[in-house]
Amino acid sequence: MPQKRRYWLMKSEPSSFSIDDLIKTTSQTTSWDGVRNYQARNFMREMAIGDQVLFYHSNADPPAIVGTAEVVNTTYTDPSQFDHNDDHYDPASDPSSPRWDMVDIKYVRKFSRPLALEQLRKETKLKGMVLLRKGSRLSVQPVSPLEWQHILSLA
DNA sequence: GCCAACGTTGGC
DNA sequence: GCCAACGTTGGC
Repeated sequence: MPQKRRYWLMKSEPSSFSIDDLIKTTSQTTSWDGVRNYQARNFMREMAIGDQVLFYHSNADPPAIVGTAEVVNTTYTDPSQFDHNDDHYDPASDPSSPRWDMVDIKYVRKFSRPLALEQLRKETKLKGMVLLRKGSRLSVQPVSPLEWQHILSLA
């Protein structure tokens, strides 16, 4: 029996990488590099090919879920951790035992209108969402099947 | 630009 | 192992 498909949410600041940037990318696929938080990394390590991802714009006006993507490659070493010129360079990461991983995701769809954070907060069915928890900053987070279903029904 | 919430670092 | 100091995230 194949593993059950899982659902996730990934945050990106549109000023650095938006869903439109993803659409314009070769093969509409990108490496999700730059994650430097252990909890977020560990969630990425749980991802399987075919898992579905909500694409979220943080530090945006308005902050919103703007579309979906899917996982097309499971975790492998994020090379930017060794790049001195990269914003996400991590001098403490040992090349013989790299700390940080990334996955590849591929564009699936862009919502006709973004689902703003403010709107999501009004949805009773989404009350338990990690995204909506006070002070939640996690950039890669799990989404329950029911939350996923409800969000798609809103889109 | 402010600042609350959170994660990490490092002295002890 | 504690915890103060610091840095970052991200909504507002």
